[in-house]
Amino acid sequence: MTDHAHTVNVFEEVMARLRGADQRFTPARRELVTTLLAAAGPLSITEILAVTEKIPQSSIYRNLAVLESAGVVARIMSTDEFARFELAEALIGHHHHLLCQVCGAMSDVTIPHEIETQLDTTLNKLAIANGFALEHHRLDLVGKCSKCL
Amino acid sequence: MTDHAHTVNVFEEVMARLRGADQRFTPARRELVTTLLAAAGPLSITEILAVTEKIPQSSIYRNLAVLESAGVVARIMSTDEFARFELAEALIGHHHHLLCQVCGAMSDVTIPHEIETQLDTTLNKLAIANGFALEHHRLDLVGKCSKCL
DNA sequence: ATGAGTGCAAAGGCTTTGCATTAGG
DNA sequence: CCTAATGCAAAGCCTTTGCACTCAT
Repeated sequence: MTDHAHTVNVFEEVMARLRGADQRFTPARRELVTTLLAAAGPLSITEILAVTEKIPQSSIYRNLAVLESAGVVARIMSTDEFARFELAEALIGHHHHLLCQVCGAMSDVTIPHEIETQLDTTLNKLAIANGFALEHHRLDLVGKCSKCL
Repeated sequence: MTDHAHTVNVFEEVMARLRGADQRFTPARRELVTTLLAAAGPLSITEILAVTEKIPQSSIYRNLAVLESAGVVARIMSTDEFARFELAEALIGHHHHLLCQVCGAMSDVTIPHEIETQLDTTLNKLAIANGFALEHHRLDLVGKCSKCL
């Protein structure tokens, strides 16, 4: 997620979404978006704090909440207690996660389009059969990352 | 997960696993297993409390922790803050979840074997390509359940 | 008797909120 | 100027832990 051509579009899109939600694109929010954009996967508050040391924790929480309600950021839970944050899929594309059970790190991965498409087809049928209105799916690979092997 | 023939095996397996972990199968633990077995999906502490009203919250937490370390129960996080608990897949089989964004309920579903197999193949390749030791995967369908439509 | 399990209450840790201050439009 | 955003500290909420009591072996 470090492609520069995309980066420009991401920032424009973020600005548009914040405007649409009557919210400003403040320096703190810009730094949060930059941090999430540079990350290899969803970040915990602790990880975000380590990078953006000048922003107080409460501001991080509050701004992430604003960004989330503006559709810029997605908040996800992994296996542990604390939340992780990433840019919304509308901004960085649909993807999945490698979740390390040892260090807790999450990193982004994508699966081949054909598999994704076939999976979607199957899941849609499954949803219909259960009277469920499917909006999206979440697929995580759980195991040990290369650093923890 | 209410098939009686399986129920017997589940209880035997639970007893075996608790014995293996040097833990007793106390009435409270039996009631927790029964509750989880009867559920249509993973339950939150609140939901468990509503069913097993006589067991204090701390005992529920403590017993679920014992059951988890004995490999009987799995603790999972959905989108909200609080944990949910279900019987381990070794006991009730591999499955996925329908996750309602409105009421937060999770219910179990299975996908066709062929799709599951093909998905496993793909994910294994993906894991190898990323130097990741894959242990298992988690697939959730996120949307609105039939009650919340 | 002896250690595991239980139950109540207090403490922990991540997250949210109140309120006075600051800054952007 | 005036509202939104900020920063610090206090409060909330789910969860864990301490400690004395009870029960089964």
